[in-house]
Amino acid sequence: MSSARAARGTQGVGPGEERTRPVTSGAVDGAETVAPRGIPDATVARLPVYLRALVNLAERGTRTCSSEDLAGAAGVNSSKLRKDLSYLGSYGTRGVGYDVEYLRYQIAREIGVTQDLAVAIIGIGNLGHALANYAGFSSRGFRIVALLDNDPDRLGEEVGAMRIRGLDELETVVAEEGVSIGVLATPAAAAQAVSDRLVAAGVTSILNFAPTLVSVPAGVDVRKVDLSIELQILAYHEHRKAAGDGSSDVHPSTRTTVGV
Amino acid sequence: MSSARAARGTQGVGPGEERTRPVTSGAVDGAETVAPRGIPDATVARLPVYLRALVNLAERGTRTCSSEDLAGAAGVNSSKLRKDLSYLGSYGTRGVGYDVEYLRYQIAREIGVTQDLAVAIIGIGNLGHALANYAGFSSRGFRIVALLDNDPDRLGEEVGAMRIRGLDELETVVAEEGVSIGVLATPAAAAQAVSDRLVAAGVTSILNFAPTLVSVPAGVDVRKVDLSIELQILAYHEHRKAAGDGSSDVHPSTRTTVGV
DNA sequence: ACGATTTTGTTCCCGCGTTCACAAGCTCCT
DNA sequence: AGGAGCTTGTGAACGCGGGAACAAAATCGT
Repeated sequence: MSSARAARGTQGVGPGEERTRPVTSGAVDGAETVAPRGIPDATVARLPVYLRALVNLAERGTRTCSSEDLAGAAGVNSSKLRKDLSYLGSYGTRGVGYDVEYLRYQIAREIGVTQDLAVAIIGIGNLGHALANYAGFSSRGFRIVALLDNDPDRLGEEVGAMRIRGLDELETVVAEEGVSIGVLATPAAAAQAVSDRLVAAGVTSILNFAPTLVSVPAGVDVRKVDLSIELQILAYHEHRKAAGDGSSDVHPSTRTTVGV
Repeated sequence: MSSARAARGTQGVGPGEERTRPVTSGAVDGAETVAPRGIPDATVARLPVYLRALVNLAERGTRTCSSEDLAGAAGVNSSKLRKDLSYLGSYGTRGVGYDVEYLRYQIAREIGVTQDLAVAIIGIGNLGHALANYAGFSSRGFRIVALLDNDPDRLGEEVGAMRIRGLDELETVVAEEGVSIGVLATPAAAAQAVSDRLVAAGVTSILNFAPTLVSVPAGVDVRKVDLSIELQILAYHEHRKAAGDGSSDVHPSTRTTVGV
């Protein structure tokens, strides 16, 4: 939640990130007219999943769905889904279900993807290339406004429809384009320095693909995506499954050489 | 956070850990009585983080570290770190700390990355290319044994030191190389079908980069990495930071056919 | 040898998140 | 109109994970 938390979620399970969530944002809490907006982190991490499921349903022509339907499409418990949605408001109709388009819009508005956010990708290696070309970004409430890299050989290279610019333009780009999310796809050694520059330039959200811990001041959100850590988590369970019996999986090439 | 995991085998859920797990020394574990090695999922998700921090410390020449040191390097609370490590056994020395090399080996052994696991990547688009070239895999207990793709144009293409093979070789490769982890980097539409084939071929762990939910039978683990979902989670917090947002947008033309 | 110091391993408590179960509310049929 | 049948929204129980505090153990100094 996150995960790792994600998945801390996060990941939940996922990559757990430390978050400081003010339960009551306002200093005064005196029966505000608006419902308390303190949405739990675990719920926030699932809202995008619901949103995608709703988009899929809409594309298939579904107009209305029950919590059971949507929960199935999102891979969660229907009770959890209903409670999650209840944090946003009462957007369903008892006895009927949810209007797909209406709920889709409400979730998108709550997440804040109704207007596109500017994203800069720093580090245009293999992963940076993949991220720059990933269509899911532009179609889901984000627009990539800059690709930055430190390698002079990559300067000016065209990726997708964008030209790679030098890392020295970082501050300029952030200011001019109003970048609010920085995506770190640099080597581990460079991540902290780039992160510091992003934060200093005013970026308050960072998605970190570099296999290292980046420290940021309070008020800045960092989410970490780490491929080898995900693999190692799978390896643990794989390891445990194989420990029980030696029959199901015969790996001629891999021998267990564990000894203490 | 990553999405749910299907019910795994009989995970010893006993809250009252009957005994601190004795070090699994050379003595054969009887396998008679349950083997209560139920390490919490949250701890399992952090073990790779500790492992990486230890490797970094070792590379810097550190021989010994306290829980405070390691916790700082891993970005967690020292109390949490100690509790996590206590699930593995008593590998520290009171008044002294942990031997970096020894603890590194113990964690690696617990995760199961002392022997390399065979990994197959399916879907060699932009992301698949990046994953195939990612050095972190081979250096951390995994070896990529196959790159598979359905596009005839990509067949035979060299990526890194490997040749892209056809998707029809999936079953063969899984059997011959003993693939235990499949990495899904296909388009969303193909993910479920490929997943089914992987599972049928005997793969019991899947790392899913496709932006869709894949269903697997019990006993198979799936971890999901979703770039746009991570971005949307950041977007939510970004959205909230810009407090006092007017959110002036009124309901779009999407009619609400039901109710209200 | 023995106490002071340091650091681990563990226990206890608290808060969050998940899930069950049910009341509230909407629609449809008779 | 009124009851039957659904489905949402929510109150409450509960289990898990996190963090502080403490007891156990190992080294160091005298």
